[in-house]
Amino acid sequence: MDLLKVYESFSDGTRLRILHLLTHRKSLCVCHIQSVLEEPQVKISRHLAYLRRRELVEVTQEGNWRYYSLPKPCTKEFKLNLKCLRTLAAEHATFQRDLTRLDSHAPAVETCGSC
Amino acid sequence: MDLLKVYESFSDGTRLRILHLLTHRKSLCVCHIQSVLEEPQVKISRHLAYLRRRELVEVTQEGNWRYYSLPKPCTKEFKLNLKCLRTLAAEHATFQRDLTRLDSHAPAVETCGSC
DNA sequence: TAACTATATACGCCTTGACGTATATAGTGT
DNA sequence: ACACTATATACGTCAAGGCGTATATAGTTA
Repeated sequence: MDLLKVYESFSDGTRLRILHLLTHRKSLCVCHIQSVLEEPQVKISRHLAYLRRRELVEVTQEGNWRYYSLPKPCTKEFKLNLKCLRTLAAEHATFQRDLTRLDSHAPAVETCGSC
Repeated sequence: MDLLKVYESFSDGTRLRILHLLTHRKSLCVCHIQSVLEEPQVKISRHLAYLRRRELVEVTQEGNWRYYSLPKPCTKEFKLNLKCLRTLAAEHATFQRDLTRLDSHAPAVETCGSC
């Protein structure tokens, strides 16, 4: 079931923070995610690989950088749960601190529209 | 984080079906859950124990039967995700088949109000 | 080509949890 | 006391996934 895949992917704090960030930007490069989350590179990279395998993120490469974004279109299951996540994240300090750092590290040029 | 606990609990098909059922009845006894899901007793019982440990279900005993229900009050995280689950379940055959069997095995005397 | 940056993967270790089978516990009825 | 029903727990096995450390890959710049 697709729904299970979503919940499994949501079952880790780091992935949850990454996905939450991705709902706030059209795309983000790994080093931005890294500096926002303040977690070791390997940890971020591994979780991104996990999400890639499950097709919950997409990558585009530009020179040395890889930009991750939510897929378009997202499945209904994924989209609704992301929305739910954003709602709940609004009340959790960790997510809000992430957003603050996101603003300073990766100023909002474009916000994510579709997901 | 409380939110993680919810997603982890949602990361199993059997638990998802149980929780979904519980949003449709005030309480359900184990044997009803068992006959609706058509899964072995031990499997149901173990998943209920899992949910109990995480305090996502409550039990009351009446003679030989144990009635499970969603806790009151549910946390905001849990409640919103349950709502989300119900929405998505409406489009998944498995959940709908469960509801059909639920109606025949445990006719709706009272529906779950709070969660 | 060499050094540097950004990112990914491999390896080994450890924990969690799912499952089947068997057994325990406790309430009920005879 | 005994049999029966409902439910829970214990044991052994297995797979998934998290983490740190080390290393690989690939693009960039000098």
